Amino acid sequence: MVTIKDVAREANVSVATVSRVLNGSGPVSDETRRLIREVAGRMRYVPHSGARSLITSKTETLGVLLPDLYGEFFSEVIRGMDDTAQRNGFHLLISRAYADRHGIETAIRAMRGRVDGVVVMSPDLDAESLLNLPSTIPVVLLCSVPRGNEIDSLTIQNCRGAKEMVAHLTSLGHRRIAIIKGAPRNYDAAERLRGYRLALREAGILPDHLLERAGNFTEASGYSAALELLELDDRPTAIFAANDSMAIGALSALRESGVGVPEQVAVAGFDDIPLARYMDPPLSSVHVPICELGASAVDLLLHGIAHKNDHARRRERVSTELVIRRSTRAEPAERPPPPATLGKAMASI
Amino acid sequence: MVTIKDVAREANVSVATVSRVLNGSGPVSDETRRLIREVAGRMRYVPHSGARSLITSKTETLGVLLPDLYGEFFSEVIRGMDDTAQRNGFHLLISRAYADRHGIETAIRAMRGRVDGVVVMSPDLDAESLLNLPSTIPVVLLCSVPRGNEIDSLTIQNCRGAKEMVAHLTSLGHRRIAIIKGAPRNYDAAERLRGYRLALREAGILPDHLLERAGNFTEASGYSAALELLELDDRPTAIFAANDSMAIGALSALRESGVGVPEQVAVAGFDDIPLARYMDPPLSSVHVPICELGASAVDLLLHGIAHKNDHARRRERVSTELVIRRSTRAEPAERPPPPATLGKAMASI
DNA sequence: GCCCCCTGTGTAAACGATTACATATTTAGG
DNA sequence: CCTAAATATGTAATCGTTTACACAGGGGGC
Repeated sequence: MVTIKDVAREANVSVATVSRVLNGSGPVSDETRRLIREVAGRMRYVPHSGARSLITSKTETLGVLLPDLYGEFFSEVIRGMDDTAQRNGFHLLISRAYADRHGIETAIRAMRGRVDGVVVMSPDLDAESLLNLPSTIPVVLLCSVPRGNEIDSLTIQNCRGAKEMVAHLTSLGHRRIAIIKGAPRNYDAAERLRGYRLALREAGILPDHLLERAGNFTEASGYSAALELLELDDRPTAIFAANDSMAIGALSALRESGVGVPEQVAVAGFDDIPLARYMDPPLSSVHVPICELGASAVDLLLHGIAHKNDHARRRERVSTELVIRRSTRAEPAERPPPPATLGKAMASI
Repeated sequence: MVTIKDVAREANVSVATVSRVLNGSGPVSDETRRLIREVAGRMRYVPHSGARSLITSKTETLGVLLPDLYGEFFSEVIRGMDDTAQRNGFHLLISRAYADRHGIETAIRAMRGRVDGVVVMSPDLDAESLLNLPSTIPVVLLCSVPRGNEIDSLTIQNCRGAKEMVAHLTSLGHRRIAIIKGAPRNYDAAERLRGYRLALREAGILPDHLLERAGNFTEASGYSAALELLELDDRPTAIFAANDSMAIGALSALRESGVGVPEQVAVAGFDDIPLARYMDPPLSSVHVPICELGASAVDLLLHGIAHKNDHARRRERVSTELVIRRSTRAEPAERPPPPATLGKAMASI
């Protein structure tokens, strides 16, 4: 492996000069600069990041701690993070960890010294103890129960979004509105449930716990929850699923049971994943700008790093947007948009 | 930040002894070992990975270079990688890069010194020049055009899988079978197209270039390709989409055009993403073990690292499996499986 | 009783970069 | 023409580890 010394020797200068050229620090004559650039390029010299981080105590790497999650949400949020990180010259060290206290703690320890800051997604409500994280480095909580004063956090407007969607359903005349809840101890799930209840109350509808069914964010759980709802004596006329995957599972169950959507039962989801509009019928949902969520989290983290973790903590929420399609309203078909330009490579498999 | 010296001082021993205890190297008395463990724990000491990698020239980190990809494939493959990496004490440094030569090259340079090896996904056919990667570290090509002799590579049995699916369609009596192709210069796409043509030839069906439509792996492109196919004078009776997303888009288009699936037109996809079975009708597809794909890639890479890149190169393919559902065959409904255990947290949002 | 080896520990030299400080050369101002 | 400042470069300390080598003490084997 070629080191800075090799370059210095080859260029007949000292290591200091090489370092100065490569970092743009200190004054160097144009000619020397040109020479060193040429030599370094020719020898394919790349600085050893370990050595560099040893002396500068910077790694230019951000840690990302994810729960054991599935689906499109994951890839989208990482895309957003990577974009912003790269634009600022940072790398992403990604790791999955069990959502509980212990898992997060060991994961953070393992990252210590490798990263300048960490984005933690820990949707588990139990992880209260995130508070005393063993970290002197900046941390941003993403989609986790916020701790406004101690840790930067970024969440989705879950409650508001859910409330708006349920309000949309009541405005259509629905009175018996069921919810398929998200994973049991999940923060987003809890907030969406709260929004649902709030909307019912505002519409003067008494809550009915038979209409609140368990789910875990998977298609399968949405499918079986919908089947259960259909067996009730007093069926709901609308089903709000806490995410799109479950809504899709529910659509499938209704279809197989010969129940018309939206005529007999309206269905709505949350997240507005790309697929939603291709469902039959196209699925009404609460749009979440997932990619920007990741981008903002990294922005927040970079801000903390720039201020050496000695900054006013922020607590941001990204706002959602109601997207009404046929699954909640019998209207003329909304045609999917024309395909994206073929030229712009979309290399998904 | 507490260093090994701090620990040594606090425990009244030399840094060497601390290092020995923490790495399990060299002989240390039981009592000293216990003491040092206790002190290090109490002081929350974590070794500086930069300093360590400086002297050991190991980083215990794997680089992952991804194209600009969307959807579930991405998250699944990373899950597989992270599992295997963590099990072997490695971290994952993830970065997206433009698929072209230049993009990959700069990305690899940026990673050099930070990682012990790299998994490169570069599905772009143009990236022939991957050959002379500027790397002395082990590289594994994932889902890229394989270079059996020079670089380890791991691919999907695209051709075989596509061929089997099309053979399934011909066995049902279909003669006019269309394909919605994948992204233009994509390796997987090209292989799936090859399998399609092979199957047609074996069934004695003459190719019809009107039945080969452009696509780019997105729902939108599948949607519009299907619409075009419906406008043909001599319509196909079956559509094979090079991935599930496009198949879903096609289903949507057929539905809106009032075309019955599978009675009037059969539809099949590729990948067998979880959603496939929840479509209407449930989508026949070619199952790809995505998670294992990532796991195997990391295994391959770790093997290369263990042998200091001085090992016989391998070229593996993960095999696919035909999954036939209602979209290609009018039979009694296949009911989705019961939901996964709720206990097992699935924290997707 | 002597030598050798094993065990347990410490000392100090790497590893590859950055950077404060020193030095040499040039430029500018009076 | 002299001095001060500005420019260009080199020297060497430093970051936090690992590890080769040295050393001290103790226990057998002969």
